[in-house]
Amino acid sequence: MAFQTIKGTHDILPEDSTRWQELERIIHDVAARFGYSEIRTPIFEDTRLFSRSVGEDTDIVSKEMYTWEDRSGGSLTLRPELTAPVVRAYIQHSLGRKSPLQRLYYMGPLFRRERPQKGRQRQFHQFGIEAFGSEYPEQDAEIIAVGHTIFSELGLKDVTLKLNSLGSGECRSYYKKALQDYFNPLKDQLSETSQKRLETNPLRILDTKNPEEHKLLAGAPSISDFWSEDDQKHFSHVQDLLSSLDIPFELDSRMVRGLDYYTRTTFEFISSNLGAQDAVCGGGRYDKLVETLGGKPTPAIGFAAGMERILMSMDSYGKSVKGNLVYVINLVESASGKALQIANEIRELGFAVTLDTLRRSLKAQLRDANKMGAGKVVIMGEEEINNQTLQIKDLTTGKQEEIAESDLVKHFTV
RNA sequence: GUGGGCGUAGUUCAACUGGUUAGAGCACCUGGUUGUGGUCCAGGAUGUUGCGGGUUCGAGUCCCGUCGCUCACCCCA
Repeated sequence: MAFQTIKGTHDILPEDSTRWQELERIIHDVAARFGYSEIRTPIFEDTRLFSRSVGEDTDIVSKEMYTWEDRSGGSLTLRPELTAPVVRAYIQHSLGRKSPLQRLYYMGPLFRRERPQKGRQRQFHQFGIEAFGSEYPEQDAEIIAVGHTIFSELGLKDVTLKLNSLGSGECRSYYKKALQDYFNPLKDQLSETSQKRLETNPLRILDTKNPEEHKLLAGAPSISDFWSEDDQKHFSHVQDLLSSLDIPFELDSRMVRGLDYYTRTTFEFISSNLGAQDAVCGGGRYDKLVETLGGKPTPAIGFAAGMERILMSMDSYGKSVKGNLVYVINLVESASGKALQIANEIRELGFAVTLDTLRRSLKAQLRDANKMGAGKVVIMGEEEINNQTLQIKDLTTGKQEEIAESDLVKHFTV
């Protein structure tokens, strides 16, 4: 049996890599225009970084991490998400001291050992942004605006923004208790996993897809009843700012993010053509996380977006523009050095230039040039070499002209 | 971790209830043009039918196992 990619991992082949490059370009571009700087962190980290931040009881930590024991004894883990590593870097390098407000973005591969399906892989890619230092609604709105801008510049249609607030510290624990009080009498109607969550993390019962449980949810208490006055103010201010930015959103009081560290504002961008895994981007505020990981109390907010899912939801994207490719055809073996020189001269003018290295016939090379989408072909055969001339053929018009070899640069400069 | 669907050329798919040498489109290569592409015409190459076993005179087709892919559940990007 020949080798193949590990389950849940994929090669990105040349036919797709241009789409990836285009996506990456737009992300870099928009992030930079909003004043965000890129941060790159290692692919693996101390396992405890994730168990402490993401939460021991989350699926990610309890069953999806690629974890191994290092030779020196510590436990290491391939990163399953990127907020925690970025927070770690923020603390480790005291970025908060360099500026009270840090705006960072990142992209790269993540690893989760899940059963693959549409929109879910074991190695996948996310980009995301994080802003450290501001507790104010303006920052929430800015973060969401960056996501909104990227998606609209990508031409993504059918995405909707869902918005919720989980409230801050105390109110969340009151709400948990209220949920437990509500569901405990109904316990025998809950699924096995929901019963477990009732103990560990009752908020998670809210986003069940089980239709039986949906009925029960109708009567459940709403998080909004437990917001503090400040939470309430914060959230409505965020909504006002989004409206003034003309960013449409839907409120969804049942949207609970799966990671433990979120507080106050949470949001998702949902795409309608992704199958069951429809979240293209998810994020929220995490005002306590920096502290949890050993830093000074620092409010922060960010999001992460799945790059595969973005590419999937924009099927007809990525036009390969190769109009200025030049194909140099040489028919005389002894002149191949000269052909290479000519190719380089044209490259120096900024064109992409390619040559045949299979010593194929003129016809085969022209066919090849056409297939590659070359705009122009330079032909040098015996006659041209003797006369110090070149044939230049324009493949779009089909016209061909003979020029003096010394006019090569001039021809391509015009 | 649980459940459904599917594995035949590079690719998309054929092959009636098991029947002789497993086919076609696209893609690829060559030629029609002693040195001219994209269109057209002619020709050519390509398979351990995922793998292993079983039933049978005979298996791509039926049975068992196994591996892989895929979709869904759980959860998430």
